[in-house]
Amino acid sequence: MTQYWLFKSEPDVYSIDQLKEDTKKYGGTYWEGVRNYQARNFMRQCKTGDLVLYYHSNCKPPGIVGIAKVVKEAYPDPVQFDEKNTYYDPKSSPDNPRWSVVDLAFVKKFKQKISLDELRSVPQLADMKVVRKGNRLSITPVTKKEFEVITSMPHVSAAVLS
DNA sequence: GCCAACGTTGGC
DNA sequence: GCCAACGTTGGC
Repeated sequence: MTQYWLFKSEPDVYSIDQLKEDTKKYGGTYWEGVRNYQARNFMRQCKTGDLVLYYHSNCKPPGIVGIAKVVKEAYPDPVQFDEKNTYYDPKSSPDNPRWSVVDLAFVKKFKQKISLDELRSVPQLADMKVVRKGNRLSITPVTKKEFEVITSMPHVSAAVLS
């Protein structure tokens, strides 16, 4: 059964356009750098074929910009062992890796971003973690219902006047 | 740039 | 195992 997730990314660091490029070139990308146990545990539950709402954070306005899918299930994050990498973790070792990644591939970019404000205005999405104040978790589960509500919004296929 | 909301660390 | 101090995320 397909599960649904929301992955956050800062567009300055890794945008959906870069994911699209990497998908064209390499078939996808590995989601490096998650260093939070809750987010890691969610990532380890990801199954091939799961669908991902792609959220741009730390930008104006923050919001969901498209859809990705899981193309490879959790395996050790390669950069945790690389001393020169920002995400190097000296407490992790190859025989006992602490952090995981999954591979994601680009599926689609919405015609228009669904901003956080707009998400908050939809009553059926009131329980989503991302609309809650102070939520910092970069990977959160999404219900089928929430995913369907979002992907049937007009932003997905046509520009919306705001 | 501020600050709320957490997660992590480390002294005890 | 408690909790204060500190660090990070991310909206505003």
